[in-house]
Amino acid sequence: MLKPSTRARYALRAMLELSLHEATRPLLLREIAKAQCISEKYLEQLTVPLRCARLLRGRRGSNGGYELAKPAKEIAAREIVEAVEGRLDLLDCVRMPVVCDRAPACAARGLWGRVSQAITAALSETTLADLREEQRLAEAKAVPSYEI
Amino acid sequence: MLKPSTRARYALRAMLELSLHEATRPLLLREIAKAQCISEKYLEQLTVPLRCARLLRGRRGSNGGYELAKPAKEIAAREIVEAVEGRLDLLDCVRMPVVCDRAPACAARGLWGRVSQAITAALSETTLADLREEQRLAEAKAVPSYEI
DNA sequence: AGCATTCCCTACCTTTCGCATAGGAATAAT
DNA sequence: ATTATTCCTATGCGAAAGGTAGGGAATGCT
Repeated sequence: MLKPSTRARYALRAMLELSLHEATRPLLLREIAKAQCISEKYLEQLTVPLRCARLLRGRRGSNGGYELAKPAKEIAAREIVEAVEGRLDLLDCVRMPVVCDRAPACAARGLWGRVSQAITAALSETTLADLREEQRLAEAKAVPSYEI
Repeated sequence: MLKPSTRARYALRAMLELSLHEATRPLLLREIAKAQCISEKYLEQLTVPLRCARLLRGRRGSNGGYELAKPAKEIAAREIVEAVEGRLDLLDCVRMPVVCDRAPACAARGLWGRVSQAITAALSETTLADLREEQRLAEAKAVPSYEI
């Protein structure tokens, strides 16, 4: 329960990978998938909603590939997750009380609403640029440079 | 994605129902299920983990039923959800980095960890007593008293 | 003691959905 | 034209969620 789907996780990692190579040539789907250990064909499907959300841009043909549609700094994790997963409201009744008869007087609904907001807030606070920085720091720590 | 399971939602509502009748006779499973529109047999299964977690107590035989194992004020929503769903960590790698090779240097993991914490915090802040109060307020608002 | 009532336990079934694979059409560069 | 790439749609599979069923064990009442 409450586990984020592979869609959300893969999409986030793919976008993170792109942010690591921002401002170079477009990355091939193949390269992204390999770097992040994701099935190429599966990842391909995730590009559809990401493009629709104007977070990702693809170029076809030779010298093609994918690139971020806007600067990493301007892309919040929330946008990525919402693009591939839809609204972040945990339950329909949170946004549309109509769907449940009990909704008008359901304290549980209020609680789930607060949880939804906590999640949304956490995902809104972090941008791809933040993640990129964390990633670089972590890599430097995990694999200390052996060059003198 | 990220949708809480019926286990978590039903368990919460059942416990809420019990808290609304705290300090009266034990409630029958049948009564709880009917009041909250939950399948009786399905709800019955949820009582197992709730009893194991010492949140719920059942009495068999005539005049039997269920009651809260401790005061509503001392039961956090988090305890209920964890009882029926296990740990709240969104991903195994958050708690046990070992399960993923990429974990030591994975910025995405850090983000999911923060989201996990946000959820846990939101669920820890609210007790059954809080929910009970919200419930009563909501009911009073939704169904204004027609008696003079 | 006997009986009704209720919780307790375990197995099973059904459906849904996450996850992934496959194959081809469109587009761009050389 | 050929090659390399993204784009699009359909389909399959397996696991897990969600729900059902039936009988056993304890308790209280008469």
